[in-house]
Amino acid sequence: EARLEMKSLWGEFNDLGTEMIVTKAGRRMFPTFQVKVFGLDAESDYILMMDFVPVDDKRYRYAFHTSSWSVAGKADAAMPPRIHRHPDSPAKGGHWMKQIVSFDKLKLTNNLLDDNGHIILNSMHRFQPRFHVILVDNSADSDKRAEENFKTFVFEETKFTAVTAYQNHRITQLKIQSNPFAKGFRDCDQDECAMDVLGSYSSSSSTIPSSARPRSHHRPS
Amino acid sequence: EARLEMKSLWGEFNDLGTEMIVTKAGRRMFPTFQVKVFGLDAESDYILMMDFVPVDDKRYRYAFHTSSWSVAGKADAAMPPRIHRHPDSPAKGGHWMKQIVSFDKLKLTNNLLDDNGHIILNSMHRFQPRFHVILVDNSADSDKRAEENFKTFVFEETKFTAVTAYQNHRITQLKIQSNPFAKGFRDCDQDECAMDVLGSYSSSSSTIPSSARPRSHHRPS
DNA sequence: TTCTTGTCACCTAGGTGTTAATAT
DNA sequence: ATATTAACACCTAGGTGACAAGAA
Repeated sequence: EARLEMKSLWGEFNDLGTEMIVTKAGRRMFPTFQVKVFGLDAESDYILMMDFVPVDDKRYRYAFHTSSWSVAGKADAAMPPRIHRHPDSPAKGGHWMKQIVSFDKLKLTNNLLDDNGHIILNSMHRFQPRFHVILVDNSADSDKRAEENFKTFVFEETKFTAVTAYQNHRITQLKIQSNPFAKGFRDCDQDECAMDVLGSYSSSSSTIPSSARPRSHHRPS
Repeated sequence: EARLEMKSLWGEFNDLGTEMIVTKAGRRMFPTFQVKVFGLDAESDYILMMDFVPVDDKRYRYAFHTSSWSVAGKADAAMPPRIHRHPDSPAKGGHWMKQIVSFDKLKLTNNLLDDNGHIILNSMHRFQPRFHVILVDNSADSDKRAEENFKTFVFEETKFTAVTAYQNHRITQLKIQSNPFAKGFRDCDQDECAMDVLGSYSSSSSTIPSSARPRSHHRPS
């Protein structure tokens, strides 16, 4: 009834230990959480939303010399829980099913006082995104069906560690290789410039040959 | 119950004879059609939409030597009529009233075969934008109230001539001065660079002094 | 002639990781 | 030491009128 998009990309990140940046102003997730939904009633209204639950009660630390995460103690005080409602909500089942549902407006922050409605997360803690589909039921006895009208989907491969700066260098490289907005940091020395991981997430059609494009601030010589 | 935003800017354009570009791919309007709505029921659903009706049955021509429009004959065959539904529709009255409703996604085209849902208009013809507010009424006898549930607003100062290229140079200059996206064509020779007409439509905060900014392709020497 | 089309430099708007400085 | 912040160059994505070439 809900299928995660970009599943193989999520899998690549998850194998390395996904990290998501949190900033004061709010940072989007990459990969973006996107799903295809099925089996809704085309004519009924649904609200689609996401939230994030702690994977455990621990705080983590990254050891650069061993390139690995380890437990650094008990979790810090939980952040005020927030829910991200997909901006199209409420909308008919037909609307949700006719195309991929993308949560690309969702942003993560570490700012306790955030008033932009972003998701607040503790840095150096692990989280599991959850996806909820709620049927809007205005009938008198709707409370009787509260259970069946509320469905939650969890995709294990989307769990991640919130960070203020990337820890695992291989995560950084995979982000650079697969996120179109990080194209400026790519190594394009080999011919034809490295394509996006797994084919084409960006519809890039740069006319400029990679050899002609100068690079400056990255890759210290 | 509906107030046109940027009324004075619309007035300036209208005094000169507003022109709107139509292209094959679709072109936004400038000024953007924006309204503030009042008096809706906060809890009811409404659909907001726009359409465009011919001002008359004439085709026009612009005489550059006299800087004036004249009738060039009877109107060409009418374009297939289209309606632009505001993308937030349907939404509660509370949603529509809490902020300015902006039709900035609306695009005008002269392509008869357009399949992007854009508004199709005949170039060199005059049009009057209309704004409609429809109450979503699911009751059994809703047809009895069809009249009162459907309200149309017309703002005379938003009428315009569709063109494929600007005719009146003063329209071009006013567009350049007031549209943030045309900033590259502004004359900024006098000190502090000309501000946007009527104050601040763009929240521009260019740090670069105008004198240091080169201009190349426009203003042939 | 008159009107339309496609390409272009120049913008707005905002999403990237980097880096140096700062905080804890 | 470790973690966070803010400024920055470099991107994507797309909205401007100018201009030259083409069409009617």
